[in-house]
Amino acid sequence: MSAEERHGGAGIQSAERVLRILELVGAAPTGLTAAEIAQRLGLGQSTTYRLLATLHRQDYLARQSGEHRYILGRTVDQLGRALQYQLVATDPVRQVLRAMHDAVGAPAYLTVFRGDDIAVAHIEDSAAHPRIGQLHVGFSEASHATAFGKLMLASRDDAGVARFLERHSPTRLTASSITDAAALNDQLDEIRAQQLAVEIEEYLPKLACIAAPVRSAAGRTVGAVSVSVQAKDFAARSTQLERAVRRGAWQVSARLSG
Amino acid sequence: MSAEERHGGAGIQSAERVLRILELVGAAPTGLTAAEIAQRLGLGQSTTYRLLATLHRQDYLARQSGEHRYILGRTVDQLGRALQYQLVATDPVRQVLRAMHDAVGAPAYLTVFRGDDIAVAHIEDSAAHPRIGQLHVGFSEASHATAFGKLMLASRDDAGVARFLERHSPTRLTASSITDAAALNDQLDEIRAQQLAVEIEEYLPKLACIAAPVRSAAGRTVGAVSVSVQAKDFAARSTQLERAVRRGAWQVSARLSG
DNA sequence: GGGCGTTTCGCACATAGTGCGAACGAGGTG
DNA sequence: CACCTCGTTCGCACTATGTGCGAAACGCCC
Repeated sequence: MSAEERHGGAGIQSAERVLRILELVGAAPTGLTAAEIAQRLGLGQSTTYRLLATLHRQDYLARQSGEHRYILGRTVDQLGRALQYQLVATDPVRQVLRAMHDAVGAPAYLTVFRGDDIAVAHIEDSAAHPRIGQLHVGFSEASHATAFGKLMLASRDDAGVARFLERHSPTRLTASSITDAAALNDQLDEIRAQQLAVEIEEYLPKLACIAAPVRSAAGRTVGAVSVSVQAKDFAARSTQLERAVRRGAWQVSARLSG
Repeated sequence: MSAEERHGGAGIQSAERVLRILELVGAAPTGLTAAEIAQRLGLGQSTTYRLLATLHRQDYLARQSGEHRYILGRTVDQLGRALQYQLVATDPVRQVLRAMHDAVGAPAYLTVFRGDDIAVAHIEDSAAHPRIGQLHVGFSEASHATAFGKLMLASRDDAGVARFLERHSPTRLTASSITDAAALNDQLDEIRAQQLAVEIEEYLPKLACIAAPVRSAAGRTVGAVSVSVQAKDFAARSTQLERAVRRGAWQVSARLSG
């Protein structure tokens, strides 16, 4: 059928199809009918129905008694919540972020280090102090140019950092972005000593960010708490901000450990 | 290999396996290694690696450069968020719920009707006014015994209600639960007329709940907003509560439509 | 009743998925 | 340095597994 010889060659066909169905249905706010799915995937009716039946039986998809449209089901919900939970975005933790936001009058971020990615787990902001436009809740790249990104790198040893840089070379996002590996490593050492990371106009012009590490009960750095302010205000407020993120990170860590 | 002749017989094997892997990994906060997954599924190494590769390539699973553990990846996050979004649990809507909670001093609920299920999309509560213990965010049954459940049924025509009752017969949860189809249908008519549903100790003893319908831009009833209070307080406060949920439902509907 | 869209069923074919075993690679340890 | 162990990939042979086609059973609306 469809030539499927991408990179390596591996890839379970029917599994890929099932996953693609999930994505299709997820992208359709009002659901899709079996026929629509079959058509968009270029599959036969029969095959599609069997795939859908599998998904339906496991509650990945659901539908209304009379209706013919498939929508995402409760298992997807459970998976999403499990991930949310793993990302530490629980109610008590959110309260800490809210308190931080109120205290410093700036958007507060919770990021969690996942694999080689950084997950923006939660943002606490307000109309008066809105979040950074470019930074959405979800997964994000830009490791070397953000305060929490540098914190993630600093949590690894030299070999780990090197491995990471092989896959994601530091790009120049603004005039101040660090793109040299040696300079980056120096700064990471400094960050390890301070247990605090700062970024001034390295990610976005006019903005600065300060982040402190969140630790698991075992002491591993699993994420960061940060706030971002106008770059021009940063110098004057740095002591206050440092105190705020250190305190926030400590509180989040504490609530994590129990 | 493993005999797999459950109910009907349909069910794509490799698809089911992939889905089960997702659930396994989702349930393991710190991730799983390939070997662990292989063992728990009773699969060969080779097969497991191929399945994992598929999941990994599509970003359903991720892992850290050095690490050997698989964790849920960004696609799962996206699916979860897509569902959250479909469930209307967005920030502006949450604000409405919070305002309701503050106004009436009781936990406020947002439920969305999905297929034959009711999804509890959001709960706004506080230490002073905590949520009902038995009712968690996520999907829930108990359609006939809750205010929002009755609202869901009332949004269907007689045939739709009948179809639903075939699959989920009304169980007696408390002494006041309605278990008779005729009585239920009478009440649904009343609810359709009032555009408001009330439940007093039908779901849990000592508790009462009042719910108003949320409508889509097209005018379809897609969910409900509700608050729950102590049953003994209900009569005295009913006018205030009715006003609050009607107002909340209206606001949510408005924010939905844009 | 006749048409239409959805869903299920049966069957024949060969592809796609599987399991086994072995090779490869990277650490770690004596 | 040779020897582990553990994680990952490769090759291959086999057939179970998934597939497509066609046709039949619903359920529904005009």
